[in-house]
Amino acid sequence: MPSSTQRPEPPYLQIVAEIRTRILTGDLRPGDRMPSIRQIAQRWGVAIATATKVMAALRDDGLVETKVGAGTVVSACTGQTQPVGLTTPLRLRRAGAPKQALNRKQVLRTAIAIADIEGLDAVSMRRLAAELGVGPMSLYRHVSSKDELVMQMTDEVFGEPELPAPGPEGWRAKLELISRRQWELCRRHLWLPRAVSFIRPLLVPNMMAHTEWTLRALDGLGLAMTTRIREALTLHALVLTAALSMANEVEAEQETGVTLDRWWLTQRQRADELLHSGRFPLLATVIGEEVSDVNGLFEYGLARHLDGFAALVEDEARTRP
Amino acid sequence: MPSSTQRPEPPYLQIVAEIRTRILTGDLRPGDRMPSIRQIAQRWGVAIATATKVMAALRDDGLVETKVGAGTVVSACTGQTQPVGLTTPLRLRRAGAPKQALNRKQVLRTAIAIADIEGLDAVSMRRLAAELGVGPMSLYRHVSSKDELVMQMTDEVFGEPELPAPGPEGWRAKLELISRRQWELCRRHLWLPRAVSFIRPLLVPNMMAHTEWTLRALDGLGLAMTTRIREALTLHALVLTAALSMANEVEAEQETGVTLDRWWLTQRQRADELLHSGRFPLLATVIGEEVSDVNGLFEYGLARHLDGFAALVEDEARTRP
DNA sequence: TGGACAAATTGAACTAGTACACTCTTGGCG
DNA sequence: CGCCAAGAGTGTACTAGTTCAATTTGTCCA
Repeated sequence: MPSSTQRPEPPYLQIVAEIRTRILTGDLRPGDRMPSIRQIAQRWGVAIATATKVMAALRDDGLVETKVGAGTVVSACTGQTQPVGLTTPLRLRRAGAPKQALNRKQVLRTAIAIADIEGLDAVSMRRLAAELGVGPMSLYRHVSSKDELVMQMTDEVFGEPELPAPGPEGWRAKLELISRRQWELCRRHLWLPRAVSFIRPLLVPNMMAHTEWTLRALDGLGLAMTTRIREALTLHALVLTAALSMANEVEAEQETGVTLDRWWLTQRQRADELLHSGRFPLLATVIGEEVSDVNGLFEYGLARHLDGFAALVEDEARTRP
Repeated sequence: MPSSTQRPEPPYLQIVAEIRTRILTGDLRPGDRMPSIRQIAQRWGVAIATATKVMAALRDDGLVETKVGAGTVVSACTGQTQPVGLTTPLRLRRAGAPKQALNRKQVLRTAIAIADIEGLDAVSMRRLAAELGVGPMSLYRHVSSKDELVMQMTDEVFGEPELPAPGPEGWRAKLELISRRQWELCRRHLWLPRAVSFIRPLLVPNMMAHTEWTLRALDGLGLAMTTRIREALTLHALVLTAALSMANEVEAEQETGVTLDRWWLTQRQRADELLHSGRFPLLATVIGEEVSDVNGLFEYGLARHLDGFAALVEDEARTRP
């Protein structure tokens, strides 16, 4: 269907007008994919260059946004009122959702949401992609592997708590503060400790920020840098392993409640048998009660360690005042 | 080759004698598979009933052990000395090895060997199976999943160090002893800390034995059981996280030396950039030197923690003497 | 006007872990 | 001798992570 060549208006403007109308009426909604340049050229029977001009005009109007290789989508803020029914949020996140430019932040947030609710194992590339309404392979544009995905999830999460600039008075209060912040984090994201045991800490900027904060908290105590680093790492370790216990606890509970795999059932039985076999008389008296108080475990480890560190600090102060 | 029928001795006793000789001379070694009843019948040209009597006689002698469906193997404790040449270890482990009932121990040892040399990731079911000369599925007769394999590997390894029955004098010496034993273990098996972060500690008997030992070491200090458990777990945590750092260190080194994946190269660069970006002035001054002294890290964490614990013990002794 | 090009995306295919069902071998029994 | 039950090993198939080679897209140049 060739455009009418009678009018003084050049053909590409006609096409622009037509598409603009479709956008403004809501026929094409924000986030929807535009027809590609080649499709326009073919559909309207014009040259590719003409179609290119159409695109350029629409882009200049701010109606659409274009990314090389990825296609062109209708901009989010075209100013027109939300047209015909159906709130957008409901339609996001599902397989049939409108094609929307995928960004890393979104990927990470979705992955974290899945991990929070269903555990880290539930975060498969395919599952994540389905949740975002894209093909599994598309994810590899944003993360180079699943390991990196986990790393970035960790980074994202470690960015959550804000660390007060000067912090409270005294090194002990400061160390307790950051430890508790991290503990909180692990509570919220049960997959975190396990993830941390995979990744290289050096590649997670926000984790480094925590370490840096801790190092600063140890400033002015007259300690060697080596000592300070060791202190920071040890503290970190205490939090994470208590958190790991917590994660195991919770996971075990959930399993008991839901799946009841015969495998896990067997394992539980074996564990019980072992406990009451007489090989572990001391262990047998406590398991199941005190152990499950992971919060207490965390506080205990922290207190002991800080006491020991306090002794070191005093020592240092005495020998080199 | 029919047996001489001249002698008054019934044929099945002759066969028994012959096989017994082969066992005693070491031609058939403990653990080796006996010929099956049918094989005996065919080879010696006798009826199956006769062969069955042979089996029964040998079984009664305690020379062999029989399991229905699984075949008959030479018993472990036949009392004879290790005979003729060729150390067994050399003949194990290869595809052409003599058909030997695959047992769990063997599977675990092979898996541990692979993990020690090439890392835990190299232990795939297929690889392990190939190493043992069996099909991948055969492994599932002995472990129900890869997770269980790792668990049992961990158990096996934790069984290595022997824990002295009374141990040295004083709680501190005892706690240091067991911590160092575990530290040694992690040094020998770099995959261990990562494996531990997966598994449920309660399902690993030999790990429980360590905990039990620690609990006993804390006997008589007047501490609540809760406290003792927490102490044991915390100590354990300190060892394992220091070991985890070590594993990461070593792994990073190996990667730099060998593969040099462009991915890891990129990651390294990014880490370096981050370090020197000015966001982490304190961290930047130390990374790469002190951090890599993981042994120092371990000793530091241990010392601090034990100091703190000592304070607690003293306190306890003062308030309730 | 048309074709070359780089970036983004995607589909087919490969390896791993694993479930299920099947075969093969074994000792035992009538 | 032949059948049986048990147990070891295997073949097929499905899901996950990942690679590689196309395919699509907007842009640029002759």
